[in-house]
Amino acid sequence: MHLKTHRTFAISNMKRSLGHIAYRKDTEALAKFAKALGHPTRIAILKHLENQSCCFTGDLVDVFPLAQSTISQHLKELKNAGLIQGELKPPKIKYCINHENWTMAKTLFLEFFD
Amino acid sequence: MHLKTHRTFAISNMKRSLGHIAYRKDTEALAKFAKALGHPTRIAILKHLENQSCCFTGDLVDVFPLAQSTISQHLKELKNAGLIQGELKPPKIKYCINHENWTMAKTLFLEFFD
DNA sequence: TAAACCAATCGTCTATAGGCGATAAACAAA
DNA sequence: TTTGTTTATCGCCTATAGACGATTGGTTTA
Repeated sequence: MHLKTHRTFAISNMKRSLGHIAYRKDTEALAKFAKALGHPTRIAILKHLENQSCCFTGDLVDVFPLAQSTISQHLKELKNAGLIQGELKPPKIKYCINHENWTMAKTLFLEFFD
Repeated sequence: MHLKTHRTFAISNMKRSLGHIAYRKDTEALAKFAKALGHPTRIAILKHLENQSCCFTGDLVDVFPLAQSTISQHLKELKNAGLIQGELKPPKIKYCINHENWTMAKTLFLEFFD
């Protein structure tokens, strides 16, 4: 995860990386999207959003046998990855697919798989 | 990651899930592939394999500024996900894309992104 | 303003991920 | 058989992931 560099007492033993490896931008982007998709609950949430087009957090809490805080966590990660976006619809929050980034992700996966 | 069920002292407090949530098979499969793709080094390894068609572990150690054991770990995860396969080519091991599962992954991502 | 509702955040826990060096294992060739 | 080459595994460490309950915060309505 993090390289040995981060243990300050071991800098002298450092043989290889200086901090993080720099990859191509699209490699990083693809990995980021993939990581967000790397949990079945998040896949299921996104599939649900595709069907409903949009939904509220509370809806998902009813659909999945998970605590509200857990659902919220997953939504946060999907939002951080840019795959969804939240619209304030007081007193609720309406989550939708972020179509711009969705398309970007789709494109990246497409060209990756040839 | 794991549900509260796994803390044996807390079974009486359990409110929701009984162990793991069961998702649709293709949801699980997609998440598994995505998780394997969720690290830039593994993306880069796969891109490299696509270009070279095949390669040895040692080649990758030269390409990436990572320890041999780290590369081996990543290869193991890609193998566990089914995205690559190793062919014994003594004294080396030749890694190639597993085209069957590659196609399966591609299909899953395609239909996921609509 | 007070109360109610909904969602996000915090704190805590355990498991997994990801890095490393060192060692083990497998096989070819000498 | 011994040696060299190559890769996998082990042990260790720190960081992150993912679950939960409890609390906080923001907005609406009474």
